[in-house]
Amino acid sequence: MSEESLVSKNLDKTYDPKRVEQTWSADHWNAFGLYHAHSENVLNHKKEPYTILMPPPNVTGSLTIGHVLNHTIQDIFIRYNRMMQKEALWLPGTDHAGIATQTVVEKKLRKQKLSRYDLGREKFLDEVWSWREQYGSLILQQLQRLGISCDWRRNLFTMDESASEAVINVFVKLYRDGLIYKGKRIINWCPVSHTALSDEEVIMKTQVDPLTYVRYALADQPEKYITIATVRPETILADVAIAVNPNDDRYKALIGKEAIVPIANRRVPIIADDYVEIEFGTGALKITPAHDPNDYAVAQRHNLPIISVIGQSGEMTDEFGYKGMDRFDARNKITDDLQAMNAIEKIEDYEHNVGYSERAGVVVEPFLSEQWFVKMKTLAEPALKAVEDGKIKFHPARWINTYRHWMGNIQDWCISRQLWWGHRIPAWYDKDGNIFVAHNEAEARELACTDELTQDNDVLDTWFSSWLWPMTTLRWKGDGDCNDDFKAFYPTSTLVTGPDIIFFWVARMIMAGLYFKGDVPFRDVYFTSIIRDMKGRKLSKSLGNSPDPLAVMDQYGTDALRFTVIYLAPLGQDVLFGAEKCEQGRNFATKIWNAARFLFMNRNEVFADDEEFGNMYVDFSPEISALGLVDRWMLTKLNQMLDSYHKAHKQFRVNDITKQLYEFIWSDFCDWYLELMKVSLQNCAEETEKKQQILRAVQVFETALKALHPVMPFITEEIWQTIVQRQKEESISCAAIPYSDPNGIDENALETIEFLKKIITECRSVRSVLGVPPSTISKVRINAFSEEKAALIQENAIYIERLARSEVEVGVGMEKPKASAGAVVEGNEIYILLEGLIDLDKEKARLEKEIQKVGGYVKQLEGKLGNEKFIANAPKEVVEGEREKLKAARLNLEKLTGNLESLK
RNA sequence: GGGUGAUUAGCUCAGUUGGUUAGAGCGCUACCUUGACAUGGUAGAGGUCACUAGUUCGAAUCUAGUAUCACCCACCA
Repeated sequence: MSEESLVSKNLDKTYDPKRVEQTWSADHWNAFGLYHAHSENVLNHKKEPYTILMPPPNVTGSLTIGHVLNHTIQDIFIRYNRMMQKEALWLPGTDHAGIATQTVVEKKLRKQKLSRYDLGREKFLDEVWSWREQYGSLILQQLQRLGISCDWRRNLFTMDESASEAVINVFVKLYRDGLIYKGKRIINWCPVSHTALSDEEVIMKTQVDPLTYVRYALADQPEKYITIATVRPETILADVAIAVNPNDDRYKALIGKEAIVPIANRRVPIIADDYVEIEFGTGALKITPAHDPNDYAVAQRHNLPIISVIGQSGEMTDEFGYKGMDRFDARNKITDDLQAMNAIEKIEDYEHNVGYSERAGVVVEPFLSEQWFVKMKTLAEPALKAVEDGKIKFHPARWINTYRHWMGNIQDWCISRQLWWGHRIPAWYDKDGNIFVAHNEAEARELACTDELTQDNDVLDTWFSSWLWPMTTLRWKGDGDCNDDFKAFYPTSTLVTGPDIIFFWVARMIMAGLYFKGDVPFRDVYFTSIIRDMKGRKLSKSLGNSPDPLAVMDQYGTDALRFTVIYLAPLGQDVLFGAEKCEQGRNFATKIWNAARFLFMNRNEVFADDEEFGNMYVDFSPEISALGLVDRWMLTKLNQMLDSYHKAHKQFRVNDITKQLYEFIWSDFCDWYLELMKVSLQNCAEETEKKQQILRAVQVFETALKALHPVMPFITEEIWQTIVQRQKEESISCAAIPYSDPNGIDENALETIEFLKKIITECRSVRSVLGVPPSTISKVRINAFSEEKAALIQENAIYIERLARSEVEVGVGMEKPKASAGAVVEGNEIYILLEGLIDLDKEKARLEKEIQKVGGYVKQLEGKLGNEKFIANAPKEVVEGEREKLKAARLNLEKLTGNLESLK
């Protein structure tokens, strides 16, 4: 054995995930540019492209199990396709996360008793940039520990120059195309962040609030009144009308009259509008256009004035004595005051939905203001069509419904934010308030024919840059030019993301891709599972039920975490996750490690040195027909596994992939193949035969490792590197995973080994049930069903003898020994001779149980085959199959019964 | 109010086009430190596939309905 053999150095030790991860870290491979993609290879038609966009992680957050799942899936896709010899490109990046980042920095300032206004725009932005410098890449570093294989050279930040340029160009184009406009609207206002929000940034929560019935006296008959119901009594001060349904007989007489708003003592008209539901509440509705979008619409129709009583921080701004109070305090106070003046009829509990700001978690205030909007109808239509026509496929497909529904009811998108951190809106105003949208101030000046311009103070919604992500990551700048990367890698292949951002992001990227480049941004969208805790609750910081992935990686290993998360995540279902589940992944890794140790231990025994092995290994490619039975069986199993494996990949059934590999490696390879091999190795007289067996085993193992590599990159790399000496820059991550080879399938061998396995299992079972100690070697006599079977069993008796700890005697027409336990496998009777060891009652009980089981099965089959309709209607193969089954079962039953009889 | 999904072993979940004696992991029971592995091996116990009807020769699988749970969407104050 050569001194520097990696095998003896590494596989001698027990499995240590940390050491393995450090050896094959991202840093190691980055040095060789292993994950760099090259557009030339695609443009020269050398390789097919495969591109994935990383959904930019939130820079203000830290790594969660959700990230682990999402990025492991992406890494599996990209590694698989890289190994299938495509030009694989995974584009990483981060976005500036407008509100989230600004909030974090403002919070930090507040600790120093400063606000952003104290600093001013420029200094504040400096603060944010330096915060980002310090913390912005933290999450990417954490992701790197997962072993993800991105092309880090192409890392992009949404505020990088090229991306910013694209944002501005896109804004100007949409404005000039008439798809962006500025308008006065009721928008969702966050009283904490002091900014407008899009509809998607508002979370609706169901809650119970008091519904207050308030009396409004009629102006001409103060003793009479009209009662309205409201959950927001504080907005009474801003009432400008009472509305009733024109067809409501109760109120017809009042239409056109006036009522008096309590406290405000304002006379307001009673108007008729279809919008009012007769059935609901009292059928009369107060109209508060400044604080409710529906009321605003009513006010527009009826030319009503607009009165505002709530300010930007949610404080009252009225002239009736509540000024400066918080809106909720004012609500209570006004309720009390109304009560005192006997203006309240009753108060009921009322369950309704209230909008909360996604980031700040406070109740959103409907707020009348001037904002910028994108007209969505034009953009939505082709985007909907692309998905319905299958140009973009959703996995699972049911998300199309959700997508369709949203696209069909789409509202204009409010894109202006009253923040500082973000892309500033490229609009300038002259003294008279005329708007000039331009790529830069110089252009605006030209358009305006004046130098006295002020730029819009607002910035754009973060998603206004995110929706360009498929293009900006390829350094598209929003103009007509396309660079080589763009030509080679757009459209991208697969988007992996959570279904929670289907509207925020997925839908909008599709719109942008189609509108600006005339092509879809990606072909497939894989919606990941949502991770929950073991009780089914969402993971959240406040519940403290979110395991820290870094701690899990420390405890169980990264491969274990990756494997487990994928193993648990079927397509489109929620996943209940607890860190302890990673035991399964860790055990699997350990199993693989030990299998490798076993192989290399034998290798080192049989081969002179690494070199001899390496030379033989490279040239070793025997035909299946030249192999022994066990190897033919193994090869067949391997090819069957590869077949399902590639199919699972095609269908995006990621957890199927892990299940295939797990079963193959653990059950087929370790439990049976290696055990069988131990026997045949020991039985081999010739050295060359031994060598070939080991070469064969290593080859199968290597293929399995390659197939497993996308899921467990570290351990597979480590073992692969030790199989034969590799070059420094060589990696399993670029090795080719073979397709299933139809010539590598031998049904006969499959059948034979499965038959032998059954005999072995049956022997073990009998021994175990009868309490035969493992140390005892039992004598087994097999009365074979045919000469052919007898020969087969005789030929492979050695396996039965070793694996079932038995001595085998086989023939046709063998008699049942008196003191023996009996079992039947496919008509072959197995007698285990245990003179003096048999407990007659135990054996009887065992046989009776067995007979009952088989008897039930026979009955079931007889019933089926006795049904004429079944014979007439079922396909011939099925009927034939059932007949075979019955025949075999009857034979078994008969022989078992015979056995039982002989005991009596 | 509309939509989507779930319901299979004690627990967590697989089960692809209807034809299996319904599977896995964990847990449980018994035995085993046998030369890769006790983070292991062997054997075993454990299920009316939520319920009800229907389609079919045949249903965990298809259809309809019911129940429970979860999520998403929606401007009845």
